[in-house]
Amino acid sequence: MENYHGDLADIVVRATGSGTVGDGHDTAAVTEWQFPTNPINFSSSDPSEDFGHPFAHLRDPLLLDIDNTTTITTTTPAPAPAVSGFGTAGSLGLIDHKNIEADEMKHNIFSRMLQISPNAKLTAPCSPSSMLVPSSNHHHNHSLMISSNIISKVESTASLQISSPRNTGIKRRKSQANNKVVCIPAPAPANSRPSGEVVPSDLWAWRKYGQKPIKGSPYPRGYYRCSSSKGCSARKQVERSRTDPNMLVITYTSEHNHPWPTQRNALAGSTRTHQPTKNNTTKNSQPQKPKEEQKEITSTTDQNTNKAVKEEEMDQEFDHNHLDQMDDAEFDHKGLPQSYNSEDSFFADLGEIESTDPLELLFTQGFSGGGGGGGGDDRDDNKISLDPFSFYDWVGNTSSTSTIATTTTTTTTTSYGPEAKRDS
DNA sequence: CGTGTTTGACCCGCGC
DNA sequence: GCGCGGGTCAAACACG
Repeated sequence: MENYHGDLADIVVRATGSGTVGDGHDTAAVTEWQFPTNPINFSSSDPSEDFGHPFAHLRDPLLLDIDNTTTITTTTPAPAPAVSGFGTAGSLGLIDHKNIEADEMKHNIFSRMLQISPNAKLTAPCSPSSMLVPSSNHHHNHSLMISSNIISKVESTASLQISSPRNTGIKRRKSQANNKVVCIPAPAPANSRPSGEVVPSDLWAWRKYGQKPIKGSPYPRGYYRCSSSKGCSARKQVERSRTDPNMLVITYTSEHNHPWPTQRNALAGSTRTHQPTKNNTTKNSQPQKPKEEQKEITSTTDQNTNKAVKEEEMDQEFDHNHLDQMDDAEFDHKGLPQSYNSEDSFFADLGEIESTDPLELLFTQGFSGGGGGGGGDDRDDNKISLDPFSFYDWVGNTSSTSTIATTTTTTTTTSYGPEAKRDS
């Protein structure tokens, strides 16, 4: 009698545009998403203003940032959304975001993501209609609206509640007060560890410091902390969705107190990127997860991948259309916004780090479609575009992410970035 | 050597 | 106060 009400919401909104609603199997399908075709103008009227606060824009890149108090219901007004760098309506519809025009938000990858307030009680079935988040008055002009015809799938049709202290299902501990919960399709096997654990990447370097089996869930929860900088309190928890093993639920806690890593730690993300061959030969190899679990996970991800392939094609087409609309003048031959080519290019650093890293693919492919927005050498634009979040890198499966459900309580700013991927 | 993962033990919040 | 369970610590070990 597991009470899942307290579970992290597993909201899967597929923005394939096809409008087809998948059956149970479709949960495995993951649609490809790419970088925002339109880097959001982070608004600050004066870019220099935020210069001293590199993270001012790094919050929730991945999320449609809805204010803490926001409740995802058909009737509850959404308070002023925290300014999230990536809140965009894109194909999902409109987004409630400061200084961001609806047009600008189009095509943004984040359009496929949905952030749900942690405090939100999503008691109603997660139907498209229920996904509406009426805009609040305030200065926000747009409401967060998710087009029903775009939502191809909404999981957890049962009552969905996002961790509320009131929920008896799962205790909400202190630290979880300021969480951002993101649901993402499990990365392809390529990005998985031998143990079957999938490791979505973002630009941040994360170090695993713990893993615990979660009661009621067949999947363990991994605890990661930012290793990009000592003293950084940023943490994240990664676990598979109980309701949909193909989905990963990532909970971000705390904020990064340092700039984007221009360079990952020496080994971070690279050292164990490759499958260690010693796994079976080592005298004292570390205990591995039960075979059964490995199998289970593997099979699900494979399935996931297959599905993804089809959708990837669809998305590519979709993206091409977007590209066609882009102003080529704003991009260089690599498809990157010119502003990205600045000497300090973060991307350049990445390139040095991992030339074959899927991240690069994302940078080159995903970004090629976007970025038009900023144009110039606006520092802010740069920052924004760099937003890690976008970089959930679905190795070999750039086709993964189609949707993300997130929740936020307090606006914790966790920036999402590619995590160092590694295999153990 | 520096960085990572693994994992058992411990700490602590919360409900009863 | 007690027990459960989630979150963190830190030693041991792996890897390049």
